[in-house]
Amino acid sequence: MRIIIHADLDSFYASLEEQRKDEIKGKPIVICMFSGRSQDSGAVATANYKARALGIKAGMPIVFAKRRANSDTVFLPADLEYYRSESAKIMEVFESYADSFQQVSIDEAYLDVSSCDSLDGAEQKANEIKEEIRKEFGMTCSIGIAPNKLVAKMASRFRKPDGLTIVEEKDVKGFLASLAVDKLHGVGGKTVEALAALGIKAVSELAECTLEKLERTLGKNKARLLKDKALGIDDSPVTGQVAKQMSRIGTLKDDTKDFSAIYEKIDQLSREMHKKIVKNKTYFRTVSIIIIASDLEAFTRGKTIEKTNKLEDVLDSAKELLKDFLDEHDVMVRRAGIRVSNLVYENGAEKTAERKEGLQRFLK
DNA sequence: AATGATACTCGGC
DNA sequence: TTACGGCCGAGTATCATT
Repeated sequence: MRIIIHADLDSFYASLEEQRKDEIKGKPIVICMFSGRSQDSGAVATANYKARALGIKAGMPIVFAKRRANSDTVFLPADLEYYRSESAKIMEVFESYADSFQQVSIDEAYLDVSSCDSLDGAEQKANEIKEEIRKEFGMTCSIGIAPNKLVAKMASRFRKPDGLTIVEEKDVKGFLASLAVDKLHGVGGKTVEALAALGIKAVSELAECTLEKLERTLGKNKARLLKDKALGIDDSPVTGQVAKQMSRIGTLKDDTKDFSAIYEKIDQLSREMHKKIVKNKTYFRTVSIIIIASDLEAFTRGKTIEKTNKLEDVLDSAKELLKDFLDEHDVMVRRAGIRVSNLVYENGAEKTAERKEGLQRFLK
């Protein structure tokens, strides 16, 4: 029987700032991504639980958060570089407890701990992890333990912050049934609406709905995926991840349709991204530009070229793509970005999505 | 039929 | 009432090539 841990660092960015700045300890903390175009333009990246109690949450415009704040509330700009380096240290700790390990984001990971043999053993391990993270990094994490990644993730979310939730195999169905569909990983606003139209609000209703009925509005694939989720079915392994793309995006000082103004931004972002390309010894085959219009409509335009790692190839491709895009579209541009994908690594092992899937099918 | 390229949507953090 | 970041990955549809 598999035993999977999902570990999630609690309001990670805010916890890191609280840890390194004595003067803000115990206060509501809001970590902000400022776009730079006006004083408070931007969005909230995360807020600690004291700030959440005021109704402030991730994704909210900063000006809105400021209206909800009290005089104690601290607003800080995100220091992503610092967060990434601290994350790397914590992930090493997580990994040291696992038979196999999978980092899923800057503050989350799956640990296969099947060698614990019993849930009691896994629980003990989880408590050791929590203790070490508290001691070494001064923060809490929430942990879920379950027979697979899907349920472990839901379990870690069940009690936060500083939670530990264990879902035994025999309890999976009951655990999921108690939740609303939007608590399922991968079910957001659009899917909630689609399901509501079918009269489905609870995970239990989704689990009981026939595949045929779901397929009619959601399509075959999504229907099966959703139903599996509702039933707690997930055989996906805990495996190391390879990056599949790399991107940088930024907000322009003012909305514009001027080629030079937009290209200047893309040039700057490309140079930053290229540093990471060099550092990671990454090659790429596809270059894309990302354009967000003033009404927030998103566009991407890409082209695939010979395997390369050169900044020049990024810039030349981006220039061509941007020219073509502006010829076709008469839009005011708010944000612009650059992306490389179809990544190839130095050892020659290609890691496109297709190949990886093929490999996983083979391994099954 | 399989594979790849492209443009796009959805969702998480 | 409006307000609005910077990433990442999964997945879909469609068309072209082999």
